[in-house]
Amino acid sequence: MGTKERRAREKAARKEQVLQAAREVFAWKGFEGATVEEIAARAELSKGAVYLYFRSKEEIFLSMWRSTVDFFVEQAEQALNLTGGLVARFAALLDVYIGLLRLYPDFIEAILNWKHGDLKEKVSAETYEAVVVRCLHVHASLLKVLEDGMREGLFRRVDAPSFITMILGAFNGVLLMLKNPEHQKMALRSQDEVYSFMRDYFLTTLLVK
Amino acid sequence: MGTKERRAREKAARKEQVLQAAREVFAWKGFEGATVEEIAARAELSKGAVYLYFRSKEEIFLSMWRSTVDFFVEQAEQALNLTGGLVARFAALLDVYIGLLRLYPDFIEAILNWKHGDLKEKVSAETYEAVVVRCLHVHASLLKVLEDGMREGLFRRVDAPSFITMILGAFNGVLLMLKNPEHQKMALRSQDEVYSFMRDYFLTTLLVK
Amino acid sequence: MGTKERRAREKAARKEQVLQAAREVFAWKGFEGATVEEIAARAELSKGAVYLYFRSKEEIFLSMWRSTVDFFVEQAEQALNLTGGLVARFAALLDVYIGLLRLYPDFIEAILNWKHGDLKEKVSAETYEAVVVRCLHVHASLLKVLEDGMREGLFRRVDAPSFITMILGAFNGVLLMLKNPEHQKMALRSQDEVYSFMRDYFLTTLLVK
Amino acid sequence: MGTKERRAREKAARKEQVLQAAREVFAWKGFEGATVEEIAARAELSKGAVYLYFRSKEEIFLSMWRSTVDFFVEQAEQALNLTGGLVARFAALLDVYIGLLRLYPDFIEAILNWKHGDLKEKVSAETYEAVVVRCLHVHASLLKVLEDGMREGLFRRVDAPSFITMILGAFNGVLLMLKNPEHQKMALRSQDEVYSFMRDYFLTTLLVK
DNA sequence: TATGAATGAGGATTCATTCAT
DNA sequence: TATGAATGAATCCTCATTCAT
Repeated sequence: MGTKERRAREKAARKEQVLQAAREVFAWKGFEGATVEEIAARAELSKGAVYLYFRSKEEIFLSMWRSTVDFFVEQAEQALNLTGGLVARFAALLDVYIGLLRLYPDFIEAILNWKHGDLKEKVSAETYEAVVVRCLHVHASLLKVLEDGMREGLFRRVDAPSFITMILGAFNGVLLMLKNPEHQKMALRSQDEVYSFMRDYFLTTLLVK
Repeated sequence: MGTKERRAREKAARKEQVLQAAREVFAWKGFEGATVEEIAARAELSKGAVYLYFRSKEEIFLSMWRSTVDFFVEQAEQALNLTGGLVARFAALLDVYIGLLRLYPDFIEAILNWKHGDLKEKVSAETYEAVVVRCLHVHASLLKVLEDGMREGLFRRVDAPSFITMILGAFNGVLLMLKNPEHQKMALRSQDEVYSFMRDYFLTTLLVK
Repeated sequence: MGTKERRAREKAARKEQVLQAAREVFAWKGFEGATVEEIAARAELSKGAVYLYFRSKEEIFLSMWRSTVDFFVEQAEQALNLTGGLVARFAALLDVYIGLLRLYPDFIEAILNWKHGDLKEKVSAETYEAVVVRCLHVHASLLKVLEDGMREGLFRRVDAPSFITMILGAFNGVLLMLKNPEHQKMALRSQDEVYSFMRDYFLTTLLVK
Repeated sequence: MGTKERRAREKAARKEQVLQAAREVFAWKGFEGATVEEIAARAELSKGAVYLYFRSKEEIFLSMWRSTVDFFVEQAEQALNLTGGLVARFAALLDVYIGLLRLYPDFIEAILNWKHGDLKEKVSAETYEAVVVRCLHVHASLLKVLEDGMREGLFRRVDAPSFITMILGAFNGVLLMLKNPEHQKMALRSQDEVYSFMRDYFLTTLLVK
């Protein structure tokens, strides 16, 4: 029935509304610093209403993480479907990740900083699994391109899993360093400059001369 | 006067005592999770006494950070005084940092995760400045070796500040990724394996063939 | 009009439906622990619908109490109509009450445990009065049998109102004691054993030798 | 040292202060209805201070229970040490219990009504055990007198554990019935009248003619 | 210098009840 | 009549910091 559909649509819209508000608040304050009260206010809802859509603060956070990874995965798929060689595709993947870091730097910082106890009781298994599956997917995609490239003799032979961990860690770590106000005062290069540098460095050094 | 000296010595000892305890507690629980109560208990002091030596929880934390960087700087100096070429010295610096990550992984994680508001009121300017100065020093040391190496034609020409940020960020980022329980489930390599890989990778790719 | 009747019938049916669900939920969780949400779900109705039939959670509870007493009164009437002497009838009344305690132990526990503020605003006068009237009725029935028995010289002469209060209190009190988990660990006899014992004890001691 | 002793004394006094306040609040509102805030206010302390002395609301409650049973046990000992026959001693025990019901009717009502989940995390094992042990002690005392009396041929032979459960249940149950405002309107006898009646009834019927 | 008792603001979560549709 | 989304008051507990002794 039309009513049911509308309800479902509205429900989804409200969830999105909360998620939108949450992304901002989490980005500003981090997970610990954010309060459900503030998220609700920002979503123009009551505190109670938020709990109609999400089981807990943790579930809100994880849902956002999920949608963020979804966003990345989607763009990554496009990058992988590019015509062009493996090198171009690998570069495209890096660019997608860099784009993500540029788009949601604060929220990704919040993710990296998130510390939590047992989520079993706080978070629906579905949301949790969704995040884990998507992250695995990202790793797998990167791994595949890398190994293909090595097999074809385009890339220098390295331990692929280590290499991927290094790359992701490097981008994340730089994000964190440069976002930290204390670090900022020491930094001699802007985030963008460092990201560009890293992109070039990893690509150049990976290619067989 | 002798008394004064003794007093000063005792005060320093007490501070050290608190710092020692704090390092453990912060490492286990992170900044938010740690309580002054627990730090005091572990230092075998009363809560009130802790506040005789430190203005706030934040100041304790920052003091620890300071002493950690001190520790690094000290070892770095030794590495830099090594006879041997610039390459060996650069490698030694990396090893010192890796050693630090292995020695205090949890505490460094806590540092990386630290999110704070305005420290002006919470922290004495002296402590704050000390940390910043020391961190700058570390950067400067790395920068110098790197630039010397490039000038001598040993290292490939890269943007040194970016390179340093990348390296430090990479090690930090990998630490964080691999410590995160969610990430751990995806990780295919151990922390040590990845650190070794990174050491080799950065050294190899930096050297002029 | 037929429609009106049907409406009335349906309304009664719905109320019964809610009451049925409520009895289970209150029995499991007690008054405080039960939620209107759960009652509604169990009655396959929406929360809002429940409030069409009952003014408040308290009114649901009181209605259940009323229907429980109704149930008892009905059975008590049958017991009283038994041919057989006053002794048999008194015994039958006890058995009816014991039967009730066995049938709805948890719900009766919930009734006994119910603590509430002012009901005036929460409960319709009608429901409230109904419960009081019915409870009075039960008392009156017991009282009559007892007094008749004493007049006929079958029962020992005792203060009938006190005796009745004692008996009802005793059964209720034992129910409560034996349902309490802490008490259970101390109890040496099962509920049924104690009920049987009490039935015998009261009957035996009441009878003139 | 004097200071230490004073501290200990003051600590005990404060605990007692909280307990005193708590007894009143719990008596008025029951366990669920009482708030820690109100208890604290009544004890002229801050909310936080209450938690210096008690781990949780549950622990406050259980501590009160404990002290109540202590009070009873103490008086029961005196009753048992009375010269006079077993009958007098049994009567004295009943009187002690009746005295308790008269002294703390509301609080004992709160105990009887207390419903709780798992206490393991909320309550110190010591407090918990203390209550259980004391309650067992009360049961054992009653049991012993009763069995002694039966052995000596003073009391009618009955199943002692059932009898005790019945008696305690009866007094508790009557307390509950007569305290309930709804029940009160139906009651034809006062609490005291019923207690007296029960005392006589149980004693009379227990004695061998 | 040291103690530890006291404070009180702060926050996640629940749930009876209302109301627009 | 029926729905279920929305509300918001209510409550337990934590912990950094202060202060009388």
